[in-house]
This record gives sequence, structure tokens and C-alpha cells, in this order.
Amino acid sequence: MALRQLFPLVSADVALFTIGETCLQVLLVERGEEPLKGSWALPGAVLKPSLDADLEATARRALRDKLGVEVPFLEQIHTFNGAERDPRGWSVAVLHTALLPRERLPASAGRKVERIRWSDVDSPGPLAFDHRAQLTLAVTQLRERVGNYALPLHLLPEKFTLTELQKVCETILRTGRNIDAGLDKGAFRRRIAGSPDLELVPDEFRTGAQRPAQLYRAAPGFRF
Amino acid sequence: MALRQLFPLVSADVALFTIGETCLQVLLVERGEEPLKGSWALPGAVLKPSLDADLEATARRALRDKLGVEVPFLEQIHTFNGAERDPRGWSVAVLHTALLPRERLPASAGRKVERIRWSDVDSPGPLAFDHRAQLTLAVTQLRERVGNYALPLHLLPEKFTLTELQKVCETILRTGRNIDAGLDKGAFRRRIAGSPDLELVPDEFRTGAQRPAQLYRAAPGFRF
DNA sequence: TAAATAGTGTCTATCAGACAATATCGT
DNA sequence: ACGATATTGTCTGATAGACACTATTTA
Repeated sequence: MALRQLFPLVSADVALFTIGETCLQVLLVERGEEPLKGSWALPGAVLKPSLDADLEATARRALRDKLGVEVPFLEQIHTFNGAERDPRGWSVAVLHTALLPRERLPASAGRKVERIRWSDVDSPGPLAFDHRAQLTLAVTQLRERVGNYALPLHLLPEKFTLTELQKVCETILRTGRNIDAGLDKGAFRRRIAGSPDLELVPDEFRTGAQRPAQLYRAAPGFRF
Repeated sequence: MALRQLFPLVSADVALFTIGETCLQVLLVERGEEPLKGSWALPGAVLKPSLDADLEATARRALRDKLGVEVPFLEQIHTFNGAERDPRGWSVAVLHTALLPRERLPASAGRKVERIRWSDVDSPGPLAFDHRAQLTLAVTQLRERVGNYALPLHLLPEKFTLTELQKVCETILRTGRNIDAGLDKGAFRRRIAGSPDLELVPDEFRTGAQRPAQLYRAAPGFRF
């Protein structure tokens, strides 16, 4: 299309992660329109300058439309661009990473989309455009950032135990090949203890068929 | 302009760094066109889809035009965007960081530009658009990444001594306030010794009025 | 009391910073 | 020999991982 020779297509894509039973999972949507109709892709939307204050707003709009959800964490991580990545022509796609606790998954999907699917991040199957590369980057970068143990707070409910936090970290780090990824309990808790991002919830515990576990939450001014 | 309500302005900006006598310096250019003609800004160019394979190419084109130089290192770091950051309307600016050894500075400036200036990164003066914020991000991120001691290789000539490398690291880390930033020689060299990014150049030394210093260079397959 | 999970303590290898000592040049 | 810088070595405190131990609940 000649238009693309003057004005590139600008869009926002999102790698939305959540914690599955054993795996880190990512949201995929089936494309309902050409090009590549019927193939799976990361959710995304074309920028509408009259609607979106910025591309983060574009990304949030995509998630509202396709999943009907507001995410607590959304951040841009890389911009894919060029003449070749989209068959429609020159395009700019700003990739975002978003995190959603499993508890906050909506019961129903959004409008405007055929099907959605939660996929293990290490076996997403074929994806449209360069979304395989986008996903790889988002996953790699997420795993690197787990080190500070703050990011996973966005994948947990408001109150959680240290063991739950550790499980989330282990799930993120566990790849298809590397089954273990078991973090040491002692070292993990020592590190957490010194973190300003976390605070203890007084007198609240998670009970079960064993010793109750102290509940924690994100510290008041917690941001990244 | 109504056009901007349909198609955002897409451009690439560059924070080009080099090492001055005592300071980390960044290239600024005086804007030769409206808007904000006459004010200082980071070099950049509007995307030309027919010319540029991607926005990295746009950034390289900007540096060629304004400084007449090819840089050995150029990498995208963040995308600034929104309806408000440019008076012309909705815009997308992909900010890049570039590094240039002082030895490779061209004698003359490029075409297409009124004036250029190398500024200390901590006192650039007023800048156009959101370039002050862009510069702050680029500098912050550069300082964080000096930790691995690999990035500064792009700011040095092909062959260099460990002391020269250390000086570059110290210069990058030295802020206006923090005058010291002196790294420990022993620790620095120990760390370098274990790095796969560096190799010794056999039988080559930098001589002066003192003990000659062993020359090093980037290891063969050095990338980030 | 047994099972299960929470939480703590200890040992050790590693590493970074501080700082001292030695090496090797030109003059 | 002296000044200057390069290069190496040692000491020490902090820390992460491994691993074992204790604590507290329900069944």
C-alpha cells in the first residue's frame, strides 16, 4: 500500500503473563482480520491518535478489548520496526510486558476477538508477524528481572506468603529444559527480609493442614 | 495539523556520547527548522520509509547528516510518544544511545545543521521537546551498564591499556556532584582479567616516561 | 505422634573493596 | 637513584548457596 511509504503503521503489542499450575503463561489471541487471519498472535492494537494519550494507553485498550481486563503492571520494553516485519508495509510496534495475577483473570473474554488462549511461554506454537521474537525477548527480560524479587509482586494477590512468592519466582525461572530452578529457602528469605519492597501484615496468617504462614504485602510506596 | 490525528510523526533520536577531558559528553545540535528553531536538541531525524530499512538506519542517517560520522555502537533504549511531547501533534520518538571514541571524532561537522556542541551530560542547558528527559534516561542507563565493563570498549581506540579503560569507566560514573567515583585498581583488574570480552595484545605496550603498560583489545567475538 | 509446611541457624566458598608491596620503565 | 605508573598480592567484611535444624499447626 502506497500510504505505508509515507506513514508507517504504528501499534502497541502486549506480552501479558500470568502464573499457571507449573508454567509461566502468556496470553495469545487468534487474529480475526487479515492479514494472517486465523493465526495466533500477541494481543495488540493499532494506535488511534484521537483515542490514545500514548502507546501505553493503546496497549491497555487492546487488553480491554480482547480480554476485558485492567492490568496492574504494564511497561514498554522494546520497539520492533522496519519495512519487512508486517506484510502491510513499514511498521512500528512497541512491545509491552504486562503482569496479571491469576486471581484477577476475568471469567469471560473480551469482545472483538475470536478466541484467546493461555500458552506456556516455551511452547507457544507458530505466531504471526515477528511475535515469536517479541515473546522471546519479553520472556528473557522478565527472567532477568526476577532477580530483584519485586516484579513478581504483581503476579500475586494483595496478601501472600513468602513461600508463595518463592514459588512464583521459581515458576518464572523454570524453562522447558531446566526443570529444577529451585531457589534456596534460606537465601530467598534472607534476601526478602532486607527488601524495602515488602512488609509483614501483622497478625495475619495463611492456615492449612500445617503450621500457619505469615502473610506479607507490597510496601506502601512500592513502585519499581 | 489534522494529519497528525491520523498518522503520528515517527522519528529516531540519538544520545551520542564520548569521553571528554574530565566529563562524559553528549552531542547537541542547534535546530535549523521550526518548531523550536534555534534551540538545542539531541540529533534526530524523521523516519523516511523509502530510505530507511529500520529506525536504527534513521538514527545512523541523522548522525551522518549532522556530524558526518559512522558510530561503532548504536542501540535503541526507549520510545517516547504521545500527543503532547511535540507541538506538531501525536509523535513517536525512538531514542537510541550511541558511543564514539574521541579519536574518531570527525574534523568537520556534517551538512544540514547550523551548529553542533559537545556538552557535559550533567549541564546541557535547556533542550527542545522532551529531550532533557531523554538525555537523563540515556545517561542513567549508561551508568548502570558500565558495571559490566564491556560497554566502554566502544569509547576507546582499538588498543588500550587497563588504566585507560578504568579512566573511561570512572569518567562515565562521575556526576557533577560525585567527584570521586574512583574505582579500586586491584578490584578493577581482577574483574577484567576474568572477562571474556577482553584479550591481551601480545608484545605490545604503551610507553611513556614510566613502566610500559600492556595493551589490550576487545576479544574476537565481542558483542554485548 | 506423624505429616506437612514455616521459619531459623550455621558453615563455607566466593568476591569486592581497601590497601600495601613490588616491578619496570624513562630521566 | 628517583619519579612515575604498571602490576600483583594480601587482608577482611559481606554475601549467596548448601544444608541441617527447630517450630507450629492439623489430622
